[in-house]
Amino acid sequence: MSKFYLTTAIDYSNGDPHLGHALEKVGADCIARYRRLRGDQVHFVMGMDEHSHSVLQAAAKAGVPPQEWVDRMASRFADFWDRLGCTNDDWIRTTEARHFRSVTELLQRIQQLHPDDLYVSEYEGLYCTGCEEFKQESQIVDGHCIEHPTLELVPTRERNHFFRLSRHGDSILELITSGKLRVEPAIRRNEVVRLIESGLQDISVSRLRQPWGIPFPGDAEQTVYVWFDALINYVSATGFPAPGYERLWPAQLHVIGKGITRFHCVIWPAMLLAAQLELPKEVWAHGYVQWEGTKMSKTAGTAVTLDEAIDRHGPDALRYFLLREVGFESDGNFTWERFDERYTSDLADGFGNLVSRTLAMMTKYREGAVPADCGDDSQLDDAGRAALQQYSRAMDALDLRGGAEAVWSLVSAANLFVQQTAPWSLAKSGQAGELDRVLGALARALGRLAVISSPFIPGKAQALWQDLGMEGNVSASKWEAAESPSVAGRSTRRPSILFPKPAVV
RNA sequence: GGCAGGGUAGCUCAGCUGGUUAGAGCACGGCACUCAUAAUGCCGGGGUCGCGGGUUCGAGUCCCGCCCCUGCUACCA
Repeated sequence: MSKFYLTTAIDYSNGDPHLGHALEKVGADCIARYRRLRGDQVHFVMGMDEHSHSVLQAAAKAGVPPQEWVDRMASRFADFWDRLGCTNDDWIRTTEARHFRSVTELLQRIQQLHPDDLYVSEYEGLYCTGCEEFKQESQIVDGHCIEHPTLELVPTRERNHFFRLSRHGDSILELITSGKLRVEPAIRRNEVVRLIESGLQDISVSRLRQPWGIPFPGDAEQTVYVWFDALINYVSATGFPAPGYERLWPAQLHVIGKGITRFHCVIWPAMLLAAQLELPKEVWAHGYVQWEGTKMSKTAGTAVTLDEAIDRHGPDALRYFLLREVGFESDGNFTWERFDERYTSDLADGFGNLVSRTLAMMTKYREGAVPADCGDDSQLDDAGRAALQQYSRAMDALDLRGGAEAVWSLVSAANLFVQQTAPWSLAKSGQAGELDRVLGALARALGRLAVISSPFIPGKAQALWQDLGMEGNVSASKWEAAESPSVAGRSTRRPSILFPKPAVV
């Protein structure tokens, strides 16, 4: 049994969560559930990023104190993740005392172990009084901020603490190219490698007189820059610096969005090297959810709310659609039309109807008792074992779409099996032995399906599990339950409709 | 501008180091069956594989050029 410490990006507390956040959380949860199934000791952490100026602004706009604001946001986010069935073991927030302690300690370690990695310098830039932040060249047009073209940019110098990122490029490049730090998918790895090869600049890691943040150790005037602060949450959640944090650290996997690859694959490893802590084993950067084929901007985010998406067909259906259709690798599209199509064909007519017809026959022909002692050598069992192989190969590689495809390949195989064996004919002609074999094979297929579909549709998988007469929670099952489902002799019940079809869609 | 990835049936995508009539799922049309949420199974229509050259006995599959899309391009969770 091996340890599997898994994290998602912590979310920024300045607005409601949307489909993009949901994809990441659901994807990570699917991985967590799969690893548990394989017997790993999973520790799954999600949380909130609650510092920085824009949080203050959002709080001010809402007319509440910042702490009250972030408390409110944190519970909103957590509530959504709970509704979507996320099974995180911890919930870290950067305003927590444990995180303050951890950030302070990590910086002090760098100060002690590599004092040269931190130095004070002047940061020079053009400051926009409208945005209240420094602007990069790309954000400036005709000498003015894109957002506030009527305001003059103010050349400003600020004394800051800098981190000597430039010193760590070679080491990180070596770690990534040697595979000690895996960056996936490959397109993300290429980007990072190119970035490092082109040379790294030092970065400022503190801000002057920003009240909403963590004090920089040894300099009361400065607070830790929000990025530096936020990344450290991954070790804070392990209990660092208290003894025993190594039971969790290093992380096996950081799940993030593709937009923040650089921070996780360059800056974060450098910070850890400087503090002489171990590095995470892998970073997976997923793509974005597009809405009707276009970028889901914050302003256009009103097009669909997470509430609507969950209410449409329930949380399991949304999980399934995000992971199967949108995908966890490149960008994917979300439309109501496709969502409805997937729901109807894959979930209602495919998975749901298979369960319905199978359990109905079990009730009708065998009074709900799964035939015992009928072996496991049917054609459908072969298909089941092949599906398991395809499934585990995909899931091990974090190919969640491929995993879902494997599950549904077994759904198809089972539907075909029913058609070919025609249990109703066997019943009519009184071939009891053959009917037993067929129904037994179908019950085993449903058992396998309940187990391997549970990372995707945990709620419905559990309903199926119970309808099959199995005890306990399917999500607590181990892999053996999929390899050799112990369904023989169980009392099934006439199923509820797993995925009801709306009267009119 | 530079770098990277991609453009294959209406939609989402497979097509490893080039090899007979280019595939899957969904959607669409017909047939079969009746256990089932009028579900399922079978058959079928449908593609100049972005465009133009080239290499080769033979190219979505390799080379060159062009067009279009997406991402990264440093302090945007």
